[in-house]
Amino acid sequence: MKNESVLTEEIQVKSSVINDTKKLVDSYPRVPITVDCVVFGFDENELKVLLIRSDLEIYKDKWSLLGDFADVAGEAEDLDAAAYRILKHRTGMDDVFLEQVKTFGHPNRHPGGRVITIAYCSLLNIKHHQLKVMDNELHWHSVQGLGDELAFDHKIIIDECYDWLKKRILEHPLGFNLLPEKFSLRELQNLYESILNVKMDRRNFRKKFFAMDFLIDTGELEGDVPHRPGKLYQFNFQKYNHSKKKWNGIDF
Amino acid sequence: MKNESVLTEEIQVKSSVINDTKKLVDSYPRVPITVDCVVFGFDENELKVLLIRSDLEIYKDKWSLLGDFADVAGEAEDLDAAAYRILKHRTGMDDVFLEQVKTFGHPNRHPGGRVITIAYCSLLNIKHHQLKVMDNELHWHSVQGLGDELAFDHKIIIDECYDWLKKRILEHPLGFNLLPEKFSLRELQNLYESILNVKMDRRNFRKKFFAMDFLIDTGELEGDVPHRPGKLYQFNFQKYNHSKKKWNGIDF
DNA sequence: TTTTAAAGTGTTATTTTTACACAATAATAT
DNA sequence: ATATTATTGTGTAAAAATAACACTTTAAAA
Repeated sequence: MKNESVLTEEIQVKSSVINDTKKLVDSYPRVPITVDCVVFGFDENELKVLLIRSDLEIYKDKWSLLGDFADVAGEAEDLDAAAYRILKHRTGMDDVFLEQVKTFGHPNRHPGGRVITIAYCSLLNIKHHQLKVMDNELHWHSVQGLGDELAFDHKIIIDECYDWLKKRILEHPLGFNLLPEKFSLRELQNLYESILNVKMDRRNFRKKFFAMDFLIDTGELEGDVPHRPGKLYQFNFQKYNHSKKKWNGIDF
Repeated sequence: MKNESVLTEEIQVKSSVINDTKKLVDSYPRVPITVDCVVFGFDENELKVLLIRSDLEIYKDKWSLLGDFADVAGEAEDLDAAAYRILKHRTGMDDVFLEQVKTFGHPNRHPGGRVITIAYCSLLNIKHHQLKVMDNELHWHSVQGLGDELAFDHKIIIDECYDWLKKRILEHPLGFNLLPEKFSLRELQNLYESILNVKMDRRNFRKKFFAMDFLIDTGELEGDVPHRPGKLYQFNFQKYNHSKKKWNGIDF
């Protein structure tokens, strides 16, 4: 067993080591970090992205992603947490998933000086998520044909996130987040066609999704259509989450 | 045409706007950014990762990734550039690709205070890249069974990069970076089997790679084997780079 | 009752994937 | 020279996944 003086010495050594480590880190250059949320939504058969009127005077006629600085000063906030906080603050939403996509750090990407931003991506059903009433500065923009009305390097960020989304939706059932709880197969197909920007065969599409065995027939029919209504289905998240094979890896 | 006073006014407005923007950015909390390079290599039929003895006293018996702070103070250095600089500095190598994988920012990931790190990944042929002679602190570790001899959160980072690599190598011909210029199909198959950690059928494997049409038969045979030698092939990067279909999306 | 527009449904051909076994060859040992 | 050894090189058939394709059914609206 060690005696007390040895213990004390060890502790002193350790704390001086930590001090050295802190000093080293203190010597590193520092930079502000922001998080930008690329929130995709689907409405009227079109993929949209949620933008906010830039709050910088310099970009006054431009739109920007939902972003803000990450609270890296306190020891409290994880990057993921920062993303959720910022999304909640900007839109009031707190029940969506967010995934980190990529970090952008071009030296001149921000007119106010060097700022590094981490892009997070989300996908949700526009109708299901009421935006904060106050914020009429928020707007859903069509993803197709998004041009130079964007501030910063946000066009580049959105493009990369859109590419990420197209890959992601083929290997994970994200698409169901975009639909009403109960949806027709036509709606589901429209969704995939819009996001992937392809046309698919109706019969083969149905075959594939039914083969996955994660769709529940609700027995209900869609209303408000001037023709034969389609059956409404639900996605069985329960079953999906506990299933081994997860997802067939759709590949159109 | 505008007269001079209007022009002057405009410029003044603009510069005050920029000043405001700078002030805003100045008010953001700042954090040091590091870049960590996860360099995978292949040798003796095993996937390895290049590690360096930690230069922090607190981690003196641990190994860590090749990392350093990014020069975010100057306006000069892009994140990608930082990754290349750091890799070059630590190993002397400057002819490998690096791709950004993910940013890690857990508040307590660094004992010296809050540091956010961006992980970059690379893949190379160990024999082709001599490490700096000075640096006997560098060591190729087997990726399998990497344990708690790692500093910081580097085990987590390596795990995520390894997952990334497994996906990446199926959709991109990275594997050829790991082989000698001329290689036998057995070597190629060993490579894929080691990285993906699966066994594959020899005939089907050959079929798949020949179908891709990017392998050139050099006419040579491998030497130094105590049995029938295999033919040596080269990967046709030229043809690959100009080809439309790129890669069959191998899927074992 | 008719019209309309989309829903629902099955089969066949094609392609891709998997499974599987034996002859040919160069090097080495005898 | 010959036999031995270890690995290369090769083809085919079954199974699974994908792609192509057209007519009948249905509810709502006219």
